[in-house]
Amino acid sequence: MAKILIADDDEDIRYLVEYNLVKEGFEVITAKNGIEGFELSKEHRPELVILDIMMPEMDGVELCEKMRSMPEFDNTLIVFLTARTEDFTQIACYENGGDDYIVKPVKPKILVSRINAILRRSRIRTNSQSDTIELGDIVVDIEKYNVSKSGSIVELAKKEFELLTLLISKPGKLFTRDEIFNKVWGVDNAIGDRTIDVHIRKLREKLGQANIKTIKGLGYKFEII
Amino acid sequence: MAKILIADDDEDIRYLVEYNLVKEGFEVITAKNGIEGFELSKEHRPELVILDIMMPEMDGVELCEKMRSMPEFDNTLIVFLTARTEDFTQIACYENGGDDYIVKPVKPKILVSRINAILRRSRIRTNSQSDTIELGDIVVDIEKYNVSKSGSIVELAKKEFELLTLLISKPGKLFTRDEIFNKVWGVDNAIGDRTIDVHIRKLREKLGQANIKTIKGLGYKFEII
DNA sequence: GCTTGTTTTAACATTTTTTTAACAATGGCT
DNA sequence: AGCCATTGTTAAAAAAATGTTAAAACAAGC
Repeated sequence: MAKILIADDDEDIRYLVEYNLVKEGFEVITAKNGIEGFELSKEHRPELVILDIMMPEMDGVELCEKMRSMPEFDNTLIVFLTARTEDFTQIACYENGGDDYIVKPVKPKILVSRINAILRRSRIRTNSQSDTIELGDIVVDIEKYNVSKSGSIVELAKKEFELLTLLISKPGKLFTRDEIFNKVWGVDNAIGDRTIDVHIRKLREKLGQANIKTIKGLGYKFEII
Repeated sequence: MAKILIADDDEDIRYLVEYNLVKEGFEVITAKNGIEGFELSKEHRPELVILDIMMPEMDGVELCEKMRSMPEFDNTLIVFLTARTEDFTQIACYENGGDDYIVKPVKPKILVSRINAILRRSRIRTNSQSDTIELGDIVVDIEKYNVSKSGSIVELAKKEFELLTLLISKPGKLFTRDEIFNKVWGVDNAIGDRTIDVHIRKLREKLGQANIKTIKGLGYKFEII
C-alpha cells in the first residue's frame, strides 16, 4: 500500500487524518511543519503528501514549490488540506503544482475517497504489465525472466528456467526425457544420464515437490495442484 | 491543447463553462445529456469530460460507470460538476471512477485551475517515457541528459548514459547481451567480450550495486529495490 | 600537438552454473 | 517378496560467465 505523508501543525488533525488513512491500509508519516515534512519526504519518498497551508517554519505552499522544483518529486502527488477558502489561495495552490485542494473540515470518508481517487488515477498510467503464464501460485514472466511462487520471487538459473518454461508451456502434458533433451540441450549433445534429474531436483527444491511429477520409464509432467 | 467534453442539461452552465475553457485555449464539445455525452465521447475522444449528475436520459454517474467499464476510456479523466453536496453522492462519484468532484456554483477561475491541475498531473505520467524516468531514488532526465540519485546529480559518460537509459526504459525486463550490444553499440560493431561488463561496473559504482542485476548466461536487468 | 576525459582491451580473479559420478531410494513386475 | 531398471540425492569437479583492474587506444576541446 502507498506511503502518505501529512504535514500539519495541529496535532488533532494529524491524528485524525493518520487514524483514518491507517485504517484504510496506508502507511502514514507525520510532520509538524514544512521543514520536517521536507526532510521526511526526502527520507521516505511518499507517493502522496497532504499539506496544511499555515504552518510554522515553512508553510505548505512553500514546501510545494520546493518539491516541484526537484525532479525526484515530479511524481509525488501533492494535496492541500486547509481551512483557508479564499479563491486566490486555492488558485495559487493549483498553479504551484498542487494536485488537489481539500477544505477543512472534511469528513473522513470523503477525504479517503478523494485520496483513493487521486492515487488510482495516478497508478493507471504507471502500470504497464507484461504477459505472464500463471499456474496456481506460480507466475512466470518471460520478458522479465522471473518466476514467482506465492508472490515471492524465485531465482532460477538459465537451464532451470528453460526447463521450467518447457514443462509449464503445456501443463499436464508428459514430456519424455528425449523431448526435454532436444528442446533444452539441443540435438547433438552428449550429456550424462543424471543431468536432467539434477535439474528437476533443483526446480522441485525451489518451487515445491508437488508440481513436477515423475512418470517412471517415460518422463515428467507439470501439474497444477 | 486538450479536448474537453461537457455534459449538462442546463444551457447556461454549458455556455459558461464552454466560454471559460475556450478562453483558456481548450477545444470544447458540449452535450445535453448522458446519452449524447456518451456518443460524442466515442466520436471525439476527449481527454477530459465534465459531467453534471442530474440529467435526463442518462445521468452523470451512469455515464461514468459506463465509460469506466470500457477500456478505451481508461485514460479519460472524469470530473463531476454538480449542485449536489451530500456526502454519499460525492463518495459514490469517486468510487465509480471519478477523478474530481466540483460543487456548483464554482468561480470560473477556480474551475479552470482545477481542470488544469488534473490535466497537468495526468500528463506528467503520460509523457514520463520521453521526459524523465523515475525509479526508486534514481531519476533519469533524457532531455536534460542528466541522472540524479537521492537528489544529487550523478555524472555519466555517454555510453554509460545510453546503457542506463536502455536498461531503465523497461524496468525489470531482461536485456540480453546481444540486445544491449545492438542498441547501444550498433549492429556492425566488433567489440570485445568484457566491454559491457566494464560499463555495467561503472554504472554500479556510480548508482549502487543493488539496482542492476546480472542474469548469468543471459544478460542484465534494472530492478526497483 | 597537448590535455583531459572516455572507451576499449586484456590478463587475471571470482562467482555461478552445469555436469559428473558414486551411492541411495523407489516402484513396477514377475 | 524381492529383483532390477529407473530415478533421487549429494558433493565435488568442470565449465562457463562475469567481475575487476590497470593500462592502452581513442576522441574532443583547446
